[in-house]
Amino acid sequence: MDYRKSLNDILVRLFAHVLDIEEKCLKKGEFSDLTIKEMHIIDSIGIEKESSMSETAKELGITSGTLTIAIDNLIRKGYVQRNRSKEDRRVVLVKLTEKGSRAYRAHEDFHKDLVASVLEVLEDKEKGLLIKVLSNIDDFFKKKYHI
Amino acid sequence: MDYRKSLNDILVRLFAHVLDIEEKCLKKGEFSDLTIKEMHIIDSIGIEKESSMSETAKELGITSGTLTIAIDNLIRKGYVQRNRSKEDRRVVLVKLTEKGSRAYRAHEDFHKDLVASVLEVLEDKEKGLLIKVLSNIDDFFKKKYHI
DNA sequence: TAATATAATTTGAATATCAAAATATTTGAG
DNA sequence: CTCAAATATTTTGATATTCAAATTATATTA
Repeated sequence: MDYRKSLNDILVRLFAHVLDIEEKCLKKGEFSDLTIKEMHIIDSIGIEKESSMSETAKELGITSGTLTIAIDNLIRKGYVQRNRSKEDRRVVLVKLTEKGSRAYRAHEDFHKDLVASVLEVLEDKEKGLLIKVLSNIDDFFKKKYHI
Repeated sequence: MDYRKSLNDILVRLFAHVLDIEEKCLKKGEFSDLTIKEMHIIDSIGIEKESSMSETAKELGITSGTLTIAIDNLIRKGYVQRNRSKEDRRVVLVKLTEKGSRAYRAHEDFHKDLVASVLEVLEDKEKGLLIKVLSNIDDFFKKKYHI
C-alpha cells in the first residue's frame, strides 16, 4: 500500500479544511465583521496585556507596515485600542477592547471545541500517535525552514 | 498527559505557519516569482492535461473572476497557456507550459519531502493507523461542518 | 551634541478576493 | 428554426493583504 500518496492527499485536504471551517464558523457568529487574519491578530495581541507593534508583527510574521494598516481597521471596528508608550515615545502599544476580548474568547472556545471533538472520537493510542505525527511535522518545518 | 492542550498548541502553530513555510520555501527556489496561491493554481491545473476555468475555480474554491485575473498573471509570467475549446466556444481551457510543469514538479517534491519525514519516524503498524485516524478526522469534519 | 539606531507610519505597487454586470455561445421550448 | 434561457467567462468596482522603501519621531551613544 502506498502510504506516501494517501498521507499527502489527506494532509493537504485536512489543512485546507481546518482553515475553511475556521472561516465559516467565524462568519456565522457574533464577530462576522472580522476576517481570519484579523482574528489571528487579536489572538496574537492576547488578553489583558499591551503589546508593541513590532513584537506583534514579529510574532505574526508580517511587517510593521502591514500591521499598522490591519490595526487601523481593527480600531475602526472597535476591537483594539492604540496608545503610545510612556517610557519610550517611539513605541506604540496595542491592546484589546472589551469587544476585542470577547472575540478572543470566542476564538479560543472554537479551538477548544474543535480539539475536543477530534479527541472524542479517538482511542488513547490514536491520540498519542496523532500528537507524535503533528509534532514531527512541526519539527520538520523548524529544522528545514527555520521558522 | 493533557492531549487537549498539546493538540491545540500544535494545531495553532502548524496552521499558522504551514503556508508561510511553503511560501518561504518557494521564494528561495527557481520559481520565486510565484506566490503560494499561484502555485496552488498550478497544482490544481495539473500536468499533461487541459482544465476549464470553471472546473479549476471550483476545485480551488474561488470565483471564476478571481481565477481569470490569476491566470492573466500566470500567462504573463510564462507558466500557463490559455485556449478556447473547439467543442464549446464558451469554454476556456488552461494548461501548464513546460516552465509550469517544472514548477508543478518542484512543488510536488516539497510535499514528498514533508510526507517522507513524517513516515520515516513511524513503524509500519503506525502508518496504517495514522491514515485511518486522519481519514476519520476528515470524515468527522465533513459531517459536523458540512464542508 | 550630532550621528546613528530604532519604532512606527506612509506610500506605491502587486496580488487576492468577491459580487454584479457585461459578453459570447449553446441549449431547449415551442 | 428561432428566440429566450442557461452557461462559461471576463470585466468592473470595491476592499483587503502584503511588502519594500521612504519618511517621521524619538532614543541612544560616541
